[in-house]
Amino acid sequence: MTDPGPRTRRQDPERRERIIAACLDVIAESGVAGTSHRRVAAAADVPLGSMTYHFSGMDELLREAFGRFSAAMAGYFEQRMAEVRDRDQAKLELVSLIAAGDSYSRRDLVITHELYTLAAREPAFRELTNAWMARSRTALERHFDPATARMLDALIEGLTIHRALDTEPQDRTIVTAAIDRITQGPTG
Amino acid sequence: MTDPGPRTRRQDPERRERIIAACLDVIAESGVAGTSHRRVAAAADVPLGSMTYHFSGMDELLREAFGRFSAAMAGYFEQRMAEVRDRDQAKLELVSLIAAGDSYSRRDLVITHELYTLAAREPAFRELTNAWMARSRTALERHFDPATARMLDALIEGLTIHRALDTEPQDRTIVTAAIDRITQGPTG
DNA sequence: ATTATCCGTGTACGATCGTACGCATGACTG
DNA sequence: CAGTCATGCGTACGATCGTACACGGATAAT
Repeated sequence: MTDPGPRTRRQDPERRERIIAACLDVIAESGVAGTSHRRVAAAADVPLGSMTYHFSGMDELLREAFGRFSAAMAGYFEQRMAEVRDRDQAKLELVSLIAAGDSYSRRDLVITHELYTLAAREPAFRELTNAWMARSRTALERHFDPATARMLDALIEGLTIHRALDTEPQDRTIVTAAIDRITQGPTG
Repeated sequence: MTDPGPRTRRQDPERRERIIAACLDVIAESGVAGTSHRRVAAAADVPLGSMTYHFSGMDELLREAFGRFSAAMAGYFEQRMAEVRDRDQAKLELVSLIAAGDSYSRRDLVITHELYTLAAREPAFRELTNAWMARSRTALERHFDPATARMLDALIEGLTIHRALDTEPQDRTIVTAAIDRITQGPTG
């Protein structure tokens, strides 16, 4: 306790991160229903004992994993919104984000729904979704008034769901038109 | 095989229905992740053996339960939409449906999300959500043009999610304004 | 070099899971 | 009324689950 401070003593400081990442992989593939310590441990290539060592239990693991995920998603959205200059560009960016083929992968969609489902039932997870939504809304408010931002947020959510559930590819025209109508408000 | 035809021989013809209803209760309370034969059997007050007797396995039980649920939800929505006469009334009805305090209970929200989550990952369940969405869209098309119906459908979905996740009660004004903007299209 | 420390892991335990299957039992046939 | 049969249930089994916990071995201290 004299020199390097409270640094971790042993190797592998990123073990915890690998477990979290693997947990998200397992969630994406098998759902929260099919996520177990053993499966995550296998996916992360760590021994089973590491699970209880790094996380107090399943709840903490899930909360940590979904926390990481929602923060990453919010950060990505913020960045995309920060890189545009005016409303028209923002609208185009939104269309790109929602429409198929862009960065939003099915994996992300699945994880997002898993989180929403958890949040719908357990208030503890609602903190995560609320924080995520708040950041998205703030990002939107760089270019739209608060009321419009709220509406856009809801619309994006709904269109994203449809993209996740529709077997046919999303119709870019509809997305564009819907965003146009929403942003046609008084100060949108 | 002479008289009443292939009627069930023993008592309790509605046992299957009770199991399905109980299954939805369990899903609402513990999620698909926490749904097991034993729990459903206990909730339906039937012996464990009835599970494998009436359903080939967990998959069939879930598919049956979610099928019942989505059909009921679609039917309810259709009815509400069929009872209105013009577009303005339809818009008011949509606001009532989305905004808090109306018939959409948290239970229904939770089950809906569980279904969406399953559908996002497994295409087999997407048939259910697709059928549901198709019926909703058709119901909306009684009063709105197809493109607007699609947009409204997405918007409703998104607003419903926000209602499920927001801790604060839904703002009726925003809902009304959003629907107004969407329906301000050329033939909306 | 020796000792003390504690990180990280292997393993084991009790609970719960889905599912199969033999059998009691009530319903039809004659 | 007796015989036949399928329905519906009790029970048991193997797998898998979350979690606890004792211990080996690397590291820091002297």
